[in-house]
Parts: sequence; structure tokens; C-alpha cells
Amino acid sequence: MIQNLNEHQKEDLQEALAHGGQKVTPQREVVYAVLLAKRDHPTVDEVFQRARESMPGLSLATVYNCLETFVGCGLVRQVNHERESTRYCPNLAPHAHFRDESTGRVHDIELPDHVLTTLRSLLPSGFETEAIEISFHGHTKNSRNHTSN
Amino acid sequence: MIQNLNEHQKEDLQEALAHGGQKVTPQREVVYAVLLAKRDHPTVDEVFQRARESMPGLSLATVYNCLETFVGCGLVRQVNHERESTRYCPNLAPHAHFRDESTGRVHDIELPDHVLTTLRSLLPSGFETEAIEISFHGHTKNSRNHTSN
DNA sequence: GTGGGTGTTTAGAATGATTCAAAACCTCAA
DNA sequence: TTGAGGTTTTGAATCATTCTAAACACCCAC
Ligand SMILES: [Mn+2]
Ligand SMILES: [Mn+2]
Ligand SMILES: [Zn+2]
Ligand SMILES: [Zn+2]
Repeated sequence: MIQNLNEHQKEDLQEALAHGGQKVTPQREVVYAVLLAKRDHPTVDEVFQRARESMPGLSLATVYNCLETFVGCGLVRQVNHERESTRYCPNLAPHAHFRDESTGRVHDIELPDHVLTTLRSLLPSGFETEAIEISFHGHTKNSRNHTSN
Repeated sequence: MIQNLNEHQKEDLQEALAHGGQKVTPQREVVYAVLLAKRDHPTVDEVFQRARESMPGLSLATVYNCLETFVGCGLVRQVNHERESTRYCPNLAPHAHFRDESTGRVHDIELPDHVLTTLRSLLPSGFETEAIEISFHGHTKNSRNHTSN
């Protein structure tokens, strides 16, 4: 079901891992491939289920480990909504998330630079931002397909 | 330690609860008073500790219940940062949160209307927003006192 | 090729915030 | 006085995540 990584993606993975002195492993490849295959912000458990289709022996702990490693490398982002299970996103462009309450689905919302600039300008002096998280929640009316991928 | 609610605050509480067909109780008064007394975005447990000073028999479950009720009434907001314990905020003005990684403290950042308008304008048609959450995280340099209250 | 050393994976146990269940309690109106 | 309905309390249950320790895999020096 899940495609293997192409050369370009393999390179990205290898390079990102190398930064933190870490290596490519079969498990990491599978987990990364799962994230790229369907960019629907899966939970750890969803990643686990999908990854097991190509690697049945894979353990949940490893999925946690891989994802944590990727986040550390800046390869993927964690997405949290309230107290729900953490979801993962391989979209590296600056973007916000929209959580549809009816379906539970999470959609990427592109963020123009000027918005981030404006937001940073709201901070009192002395506040140094490392990251800004923006998340919407609501519903998506009709408008046929909002499929993430 | 914690002041009682003044008349105005009591009225706000009573009115907000009435909306959901709920009543003022001594426990709810104490919990609400704790939130107003120190607007430092306490966790449930912190609220619990503080509330027990004026009402020793109070239980943790009740604190959870009260806070959930308040959120339902729109009296207070939940504040989540990554997977940390939920914090509570009685500031009803639209605002974002800045989480200082070094101290763990959470600061309110005022949000001008135009920022929210701009953000909403980023959504594709068909997306209906119910709420927008904005949270910064980083560090606060020198700049003496960033005490929330 | 053999034996470590190092980082990775695995299974299962532990943790901890939150939720749930059921009994005790209160308030108010009949 | 009784009883219904909502609230509080205690303790147990849940469940995502983290931790622990043992098994593995890879690499290099001998
Ligand atoms: Mn590239
Ligand atoms: Mn008022
Ligand atoms: Zn995303
Ligand atoms: Zn706040």
C-alpha cells in the first residue's frame, strides 16, 4: 500500500537524520514513507497501523521513537488540538491547522509571511519567539472535497 | 489567602452559570475566585492546591467539574501547550498565549481585531471558524518583570 | 572472522492527566 | 417529611505517552 521513498525523499531523510548524528534505518524509512504517503495528519496509532502493512514486526514504541527523532530533526511537526492524541505533519512550509469538528479531519492552511511578521510584532520587547502555532477549529460547509491529499 | 468574590464578580458567575441552567455553589465560587486572584494560567492541580486553602474539604474531581462547567459557560478558557497539563484563563478578551520555555510561565498577548480578521481571511471558502488559538513559545530576555498579575 | 561498543528496536511495565461510576449530600418544592 | 435533581466526593478506570531492560544490528579493531 505505502510507496517506498524516492531518491529525493531518501536523501532528505538521510540528511536530516545526519544533522543529529543519527542514521537511516528500515523502520525510520517506513515511518517517514507513511507520513509522506497520506498527509492527513495521522496520530501515532494511525501511523503504526499503516506502517505495519509494509513492516509487520514494527512496534508501537518504535513509531514513537521515530516520530520523536523526526521532530527533533525538524523533518516533521507535531500537531496538537486540545487534549487529543498528537498528530504528525510532514509539511515544512509555515502553515496553520484547521480542525473540522464534524469529521475530525485536520487541514493545512497556508500562512503568508506577512501574517507571521504581524503576529511577532504583537509581542512586548524582550519576548523572543521560537515558534508560533495557529489553529482554527470549526466546520467545513458543503464545498465538496477538502481532502488533504 | 484568596479573596472572596466581590459583588460584580459574583454576578458574572451567577449569570454565566444561569445560562446553562446551573447554580452557584460554594465550590464554584472558590474555584472561580482562585482563577481571578492570580491570573497566571494555573493547572488544575494548582487551582486545587490554592482552592484548598480556603476550602480544605474540596476534592480534585470537583475542581475538574467546576472548570469544565466554567468552560462550557464561556467564563474561562482552556489553554493547552503541546501535551502539558491544561491551564485555565479567566481573561475573556481575545488574546494569544506566550509560553516561556525557561520559566514555564504563560503570558497573555493582546490580539487586535484586525489580526483575527486577517487570519480568518486565509481560510478557503466553506471553512467556518468557531475559534482560533494562537500560541507562541520562546524565551523572555531580561526585561525585568513579566509577571502576569 | 570474532568480540566489543554503540545506537536502535522491541515488549511490557509504569506514569500521570483526565474521566468515569457510584454513593453521599444538598436544596427545594410538594 | 419526602423525593427529585443536581452536585460533590472517593476511588477506580482509561489511555496516550514514557520508561526500562533485554535483544538486535552494525561497525570497527583485533
Ligand atoms: Mn530536498
Ligand atoms: Mn459584568
Ligand atoms: Zn500540517
Ligand atoms: Zn490567557
